[in-house]
Amino acid sequence: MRYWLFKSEPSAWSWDQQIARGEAGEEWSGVRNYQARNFMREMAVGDRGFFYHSQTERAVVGLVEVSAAAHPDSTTEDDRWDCVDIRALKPLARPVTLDAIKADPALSDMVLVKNSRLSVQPVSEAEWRRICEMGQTDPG
DNA sequence: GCCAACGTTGGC
DNA sequence: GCCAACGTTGGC
Repeated sequence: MRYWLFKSEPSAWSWDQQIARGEAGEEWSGVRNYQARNFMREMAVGDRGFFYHSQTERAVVGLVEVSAAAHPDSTTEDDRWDCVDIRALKPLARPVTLDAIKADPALSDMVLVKNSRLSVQPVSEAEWRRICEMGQTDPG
């Protein structure tokens, strides 16, 4: 199993909206960046991910699971763009803020820190465990 | 709201 | 194939 991080502006698509989709999950559509798309193509059903709120909140707020492998993005006719589906697993007991992540030496290599603009990114198993721990949440 | 960082586009 | 111009993202 691999681990990922999905970034969203809460004003565009929030964790609450993601939860509301329930087991059915939702297309992670709208990504128009090759690096992010390529990561989604590497994902397998059952992979885990963090749901991160950018902009106003800047915190990891929940855990998600990949519920469908990469397929054409339904929001465009352009066949270059694929996306996966994800479903919410559970919120973090405590959101882990970007400030907290930056302050932790164990997380200094995170893509979130090094390339803040990448909207879909890989997370190492160590990073996964550490952030779940900081969020006082069972890593699953 | 600003601006730095980055990715993409298009002219040459 | 290079690079300047431009658009977008996201932290601050």
